[in-house]
Amino acid sequence: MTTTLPIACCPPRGGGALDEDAATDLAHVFKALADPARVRLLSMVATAPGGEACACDLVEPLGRSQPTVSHHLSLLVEAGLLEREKRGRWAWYRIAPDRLAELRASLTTAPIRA
Amino acid sequence: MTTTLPIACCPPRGGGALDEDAATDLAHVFKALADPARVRLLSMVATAPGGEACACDLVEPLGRSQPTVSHHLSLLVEAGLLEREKRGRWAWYRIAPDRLAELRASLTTAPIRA
DNA sequence: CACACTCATCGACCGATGTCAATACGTTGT
DNA sequence: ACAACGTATTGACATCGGTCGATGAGTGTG
Repeated sequence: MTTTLPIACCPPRGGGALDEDAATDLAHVFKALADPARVRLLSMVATAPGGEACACDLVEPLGRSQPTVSHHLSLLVEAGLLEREKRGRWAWYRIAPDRLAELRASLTTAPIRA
Repeated sequence: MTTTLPIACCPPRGGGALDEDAATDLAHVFKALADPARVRLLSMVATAPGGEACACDLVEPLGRSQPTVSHHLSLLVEAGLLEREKRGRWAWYRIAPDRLAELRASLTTAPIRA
């Protein structure tokens, strides 16, 4: 997804805002962040020492069952916000850096360009 | 909401990520963006001439019924992303500037502070 | 006042989603 | 090979959320 879309900006010609497809892509990523459990998981991984966290260390602090945590982590990976790496029997997660930057860019209101 | 939270950053002491309350607040705003119709509405308002748009001009291009559009606009207002102003029988919407900046800040990976 | 018009709310329907217990899968160690 | 452990998947259930038609509330016009 490279929808560097104009939330507010120089109307990209035709006065056009986003079309349905671009909006659907963006909404899909936002939906991945639309649950407290997932926001906390993302934050926990991001603030973990070394920038990575084992799934086993996320279950207890999140306060949900192991399957539920696994489910949310899968959604974050599928949305491109987290990367999963299996080492032995453990699963390690780290932030997918580019994705957050893309999201941030999509929220840019003033591109400043005079 | 002033949760300038650390998605990825210097662990804010105690290795602490967001607590459930802060995560719930953030997720609430993200949820407002988790639907294609609302993303498009936000985009349409932002790119409208003068920075504001009448509700009557949003129904047809969005391709949903008038009650549905009204519903989505209400959610965006309630999330603090849009501002509503009634003029006569028309309702005008404009972007609430600060909110997008807050959201963008919450996605900041590197706070730079050395 | 009566009517037309714009928008918000209500009620209902139905698919999507968060959650857990149970189970299956893959890896490690004995 | 077998048992133990960490993780993912499945199935079931309750709730949430997007949608529309019908209706109600507020505003301007004749």
